[in-house]
Amino acid sequence: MTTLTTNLATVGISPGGHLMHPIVRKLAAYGPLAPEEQAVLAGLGAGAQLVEGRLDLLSEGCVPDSAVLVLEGVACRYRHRRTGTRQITAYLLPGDLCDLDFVHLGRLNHSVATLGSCRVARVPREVLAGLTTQYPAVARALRLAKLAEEETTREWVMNVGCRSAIERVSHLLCELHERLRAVGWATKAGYDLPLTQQDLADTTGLSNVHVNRVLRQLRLMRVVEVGGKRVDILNLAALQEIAEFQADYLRPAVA
Amino acid sequence: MTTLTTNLATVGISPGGHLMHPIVRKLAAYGPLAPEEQAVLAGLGAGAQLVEGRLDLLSEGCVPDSAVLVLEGVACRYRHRRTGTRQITAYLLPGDLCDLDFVHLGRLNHSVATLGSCRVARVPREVLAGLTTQYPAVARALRLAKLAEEETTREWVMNVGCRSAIERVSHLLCELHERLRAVGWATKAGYDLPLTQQDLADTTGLSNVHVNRVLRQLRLMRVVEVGGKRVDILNLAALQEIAEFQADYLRPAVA
DNA sequence: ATCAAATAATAATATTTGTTAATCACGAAG
DNA sequence: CTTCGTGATTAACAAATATTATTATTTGAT
Repeated sequence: MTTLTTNLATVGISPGGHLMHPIVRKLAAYGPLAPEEQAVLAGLGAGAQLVEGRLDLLSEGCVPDSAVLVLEGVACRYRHRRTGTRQITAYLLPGDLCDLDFVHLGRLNHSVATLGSCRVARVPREVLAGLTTQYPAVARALRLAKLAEEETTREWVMNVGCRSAIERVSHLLCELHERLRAVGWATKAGYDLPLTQQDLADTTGLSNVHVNRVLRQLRLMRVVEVGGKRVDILNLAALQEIAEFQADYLRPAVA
Repeated sequence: MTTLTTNLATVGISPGGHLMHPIVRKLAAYGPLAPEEQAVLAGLGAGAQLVEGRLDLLSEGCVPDSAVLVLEGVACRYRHRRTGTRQITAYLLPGDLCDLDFVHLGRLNHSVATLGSCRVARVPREVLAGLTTQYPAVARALRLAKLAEEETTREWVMNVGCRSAIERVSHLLCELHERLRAVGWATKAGYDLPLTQQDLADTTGLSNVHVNRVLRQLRLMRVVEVGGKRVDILNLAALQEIAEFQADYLRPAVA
């Protein structure tokens, strides 16, 4: 929690201001939101709870009746194989709502868990439904956010499917940088990232040992330093170059 | 085209019957559709055109004003890297509508192309919009189909992220079998598949040579024979076992 | 402050997969 | 019927990455 408040300070947002609500910040990028809409969105985080790291928020097989809104920290979707290996299929960052639609589903076929400690709020499906019917601009923004999420998953298929180890890791670091920056949790210099190398391995489809090798290489190249729950970007252009990073998939253009 | 009509015969569906319209067949799985709804859906395929293989239907960078409905054949979404390698991120099979939502987007950041020759129809965004507002059951089915598509993309992340070569290929073959069976284009014994080994490689993140090795191994194991634009399944249980295939991600349960 | 546990770092080795190249099979075009 | 081009097949070799093991370092708990 010390870390969390420290972060708030470093991004220069005074507690209490609307912009500190990451979901408002995120959705406003898709089009203007009326003050009332901003207030309602901010209100979703009202009953937020602090959750420690490595805890399931939703478990495979459950039938969730509410979505999860992340306000601070990093969470993820993941699944285990019978062999024990874990694959992370998405990160949930501040402002991310997981999931707009899975309330239609029966049993969940993957789990959602915190990685580092998080501040999260539960949003009952009725609340979400009421919100979207009452505020078309919000509904539209959520739809676009979901599109971005889909694009992101496709980008991940690209990443694990046809990039080398160093490219994969670099791409992931670029994506996290861009997404965190959009909600005020990263600067050009870097961002806090409470992941282990094993988490990065489970995300990129590499072994933890090889992730370590890649991170060392990136450090020696003076591109980025990852460690101590922190990502320090030394040369963003180089990092993006290695990753062939094109940020456009994160922000669907408005038609 | 000879192949296409032959196939129609082999699945035992008389031309002209409603069930021959794969989108009706697919969406009906998500809940009952009134005859009128079925007719309207079937009507979407009215102006369908035959398109030869390896042709772009939508190109990266374009701003599509209509969705693409596949009636016969296999198409895909893909993207190229600067290095020239291609990653296929989704298959579009008969009954698949690509894409319900990308009409919201500006420029497309991936391409859609036929693999084998296809019969496809264009569905203008207004038609699609009218359909969903007028027929809630159709809108709901399309939403569930989209959910299945998202689950599928996540499953692909799993596949390339944490499965071995033989597991990846097997899983892909299982998925195609299941999806094609749902629309009447596969039997327990197998299905037609107009892909090259390079296409399979671009899907699974392997080299074409290694795909060949894996297919040989599966053949020698008497599990499945892939060749001549055809997949013959010799031992479905074994194939699914190798792939750890769980079909549930393809059919979101109704809440 | 100390200890225990988790994470990170590194090396040595094994395995998987990619690359290159050569040959083979087959269908399409003339 | 022949030719040509594409895709399939195979082998030999190279590269990338995994595995195992050991030691350091950090973190968290008492």
